[in-house]
Amino acid sequence: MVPSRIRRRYGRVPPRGDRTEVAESLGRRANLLCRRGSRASQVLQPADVPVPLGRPAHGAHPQLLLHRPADPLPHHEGPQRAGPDGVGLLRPPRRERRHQHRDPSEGVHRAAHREDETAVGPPRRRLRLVAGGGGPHPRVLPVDPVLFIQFWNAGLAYKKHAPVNWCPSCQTVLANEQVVGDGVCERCGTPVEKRNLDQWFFKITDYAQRLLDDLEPLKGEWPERVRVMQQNWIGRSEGAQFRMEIAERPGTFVEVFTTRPDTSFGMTFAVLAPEHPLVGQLVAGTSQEAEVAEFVHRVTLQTEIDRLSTEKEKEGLFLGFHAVNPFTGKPVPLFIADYVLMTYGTGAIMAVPGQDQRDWDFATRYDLPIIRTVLPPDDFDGEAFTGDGPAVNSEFLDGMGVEEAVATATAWLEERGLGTAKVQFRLRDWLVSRQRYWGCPIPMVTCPEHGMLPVPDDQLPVLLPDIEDYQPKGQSPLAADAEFVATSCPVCGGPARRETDTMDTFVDSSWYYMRFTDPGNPAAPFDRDKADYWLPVDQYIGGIEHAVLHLLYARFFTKVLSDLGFLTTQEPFQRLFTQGMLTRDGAKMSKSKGNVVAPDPYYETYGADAIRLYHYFLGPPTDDAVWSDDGVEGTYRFLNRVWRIVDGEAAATVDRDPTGADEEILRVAHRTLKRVSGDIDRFSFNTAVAALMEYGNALRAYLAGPGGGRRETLDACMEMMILMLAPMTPHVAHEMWEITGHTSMLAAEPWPAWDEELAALETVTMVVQVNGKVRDRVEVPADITEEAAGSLALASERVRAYLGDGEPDRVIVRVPNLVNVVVR
RNA sequence: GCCGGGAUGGCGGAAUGGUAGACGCGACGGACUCAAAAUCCGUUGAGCUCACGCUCGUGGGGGUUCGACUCCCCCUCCCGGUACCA
Repeated sequence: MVPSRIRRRYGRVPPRGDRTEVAESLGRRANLLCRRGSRASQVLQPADVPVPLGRPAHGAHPQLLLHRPADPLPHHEGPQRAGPDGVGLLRPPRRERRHQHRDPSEGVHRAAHREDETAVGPPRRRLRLVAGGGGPHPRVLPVDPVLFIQFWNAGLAYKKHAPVNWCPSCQTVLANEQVVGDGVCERCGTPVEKRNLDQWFFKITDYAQRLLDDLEPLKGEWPERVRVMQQNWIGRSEGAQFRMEIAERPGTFVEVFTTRPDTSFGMTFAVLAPEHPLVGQLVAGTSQEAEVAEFVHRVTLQTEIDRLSTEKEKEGLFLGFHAVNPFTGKPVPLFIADYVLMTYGTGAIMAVPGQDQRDWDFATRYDLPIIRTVLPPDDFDGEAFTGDGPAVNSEFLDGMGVEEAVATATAWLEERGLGTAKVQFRLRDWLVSRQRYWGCPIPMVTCPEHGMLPVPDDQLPVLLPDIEDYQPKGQSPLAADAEFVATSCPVCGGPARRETDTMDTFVDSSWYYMRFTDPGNPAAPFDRDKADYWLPVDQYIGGIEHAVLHLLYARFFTKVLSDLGFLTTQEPFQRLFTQGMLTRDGAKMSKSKGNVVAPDPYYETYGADAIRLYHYFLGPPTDDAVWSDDGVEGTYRFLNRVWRIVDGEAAATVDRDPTGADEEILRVAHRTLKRVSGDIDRFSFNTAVAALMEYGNALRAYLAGPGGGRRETLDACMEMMILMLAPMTPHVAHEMWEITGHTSMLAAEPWPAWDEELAALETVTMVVQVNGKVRDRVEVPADITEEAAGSLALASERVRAYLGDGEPDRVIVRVPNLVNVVVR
């Protein structure tokens, strides 16, 4: 059995040449990228690993899988595995020991900010080049502020007072993308609240169309579900926007957006969002004022979840005003209602109950008229009809199909200057400010005289001050540091106030891979030529949970930085492979759910390699995997069997002439290598492991066979075994490599090449079917001719029994695997 | 509701339209042992059969094909995303 010395040691400190350390919050998978192609000898392989849960290592996690996929990949293209200065697998930082208070869920870049303040040397301890060890040491410099100012100068960063998502547990605001599931915090699972706060945003909405358009070429390169998720998230819809005059207040208008201008003749009322600015304006001083205020207050108190629940009955209130339908010239009652959101479109709608179920629900509850403007089919028994059909009750639109009617109605609005065709997106601007200590400070100051200004270049980066209390408490902990807050205006030199919010970690991960193309650059985020050389990333690997988070933000950053001249590419990741999540007890593994597998006992018992191998073996990496506490037994036993061959059984081999058994086992070895190579190429790691297990079984059968093992044969076979195991179980493989007398560094060994002739099967089992049912099996040479196969099949006694005296109607031959005899 | 993806033994899962269930877990039987662990050998989809074998079987129903887990149509259920988005 693999000595516990090795198992234990390698559970924590992998040997030279392959320090893959597990450091990832459970339930998430890291991103990793590598460069392939004509320059395949160079592989860039950093991993963006959000930092750990305050523990140095987390073992029982798919993270283990993540470092590996990109490792074997380049083996099959061009030059062999990259040399020391070509491979850079970045290891996440260890927890900053000097700062015990830091939020353990925060990441690497913050540490870098601090370190630059105190240490002269680059933060090598946290970002280490691991594979190879001799190359340049990437380091991260605090250049986020530079990029932020670039965004500011380009008009893509702004501060706004707005209703935002607030996580009461994290004590900070969140981006829309970070509110997941039923309105809970992506990070901690706490239900999110709405608060009105001054916050910083990046104008990702300016890029909505491009982000959508550029998904198209990624078809086939990115998983379909990620493309679809992003499409839905961006949520483009086409329609028309037009204004309606308030009948009681000539000169006052309300803008509405609709995707169905063709149904305008069916408008029987109009609705404003309760937060709509016009509401207060209209009812001020009227008898409605108090009642409206009460209603608005009640609605805004509802949680987002309650308000958006489709189960809930719609509630509204008549404002006492009417809006004039421009199509009919007639006024319709104006309501406020909870089902209309201020945050989409214009915050106001025309309501057409005949063609919209939500409006139908509201109309029936408040007894409002319903006019159909699209004729439903005869057998239609629903309520609102949203399908296609001829327009009715719509004057000049009557008889037209929906598409034509939409175009005609829109043109009608445009001709009269009443409205315009309009594209609406669901995507909203990216909220980037956070009330956390551990983040890059937003490099802005506010001067009472000159307003908001970026921190001048020579004062960058803004470093995090040392403060006593790092805990989040509703506003940035930095705000409590008077010394930090007080600064001077870059324009007038007068007293000014420093921004105290920090940036979302997703800002960092949006461009980290760019930085890794030029990690040592002290003067700029990265060199344009270097970025252009490496990017886009050929193969990116990440978790599905980042479909609309990291992967959307990174695309946005790439386009912005491309527009600003930092690099050329428009898309960051050429090909994307998304891994599933690891689940346990039916839930995504996470600290908050308390179903995390504690790694240490597994390391102690099985060693890191057996656990790693089990992760590969669990199933297809695209699927969610279910952790099974005893499943690791299998891979553990397998490794031990291989180990025993090296560490014991090999000694029993003899020098003798090769026999048929020797040739056969070599054939198996080459066949396995071919299979494993192919499996790795297509990310089918579970079948690669299965192939290795089969190979191991064959090896043991060979050693136990007559004549025992021949030394030379076994040496060759084991060398191949170890080389194939190396990417998956580096520690044990490395040890075996040395035991078997090799002096080279295993990690630097090229991936072996198989002998096509040896890998080919000599004989195969040919199946003989009668009418598609297997009736016989015959061992035949792999190169058997169709004629020979056919007559062999017909000669089979079993087949003859089915044939009787008759002749087959048809004989289908697929050499060398199958013959199907068709009778009657 | 809409969109995407699934459904294969007790379990995780294999299978360019061509031997369904590779590989592993678990279970059962056996060897070794005073005993246990570890290890090794064997069996393990269901049913029928003394046996050679036969029948059935990849969520359900149709279809295409010499042949369907695989392709097409309909349905059921499960998972994920999203949801008063006008």
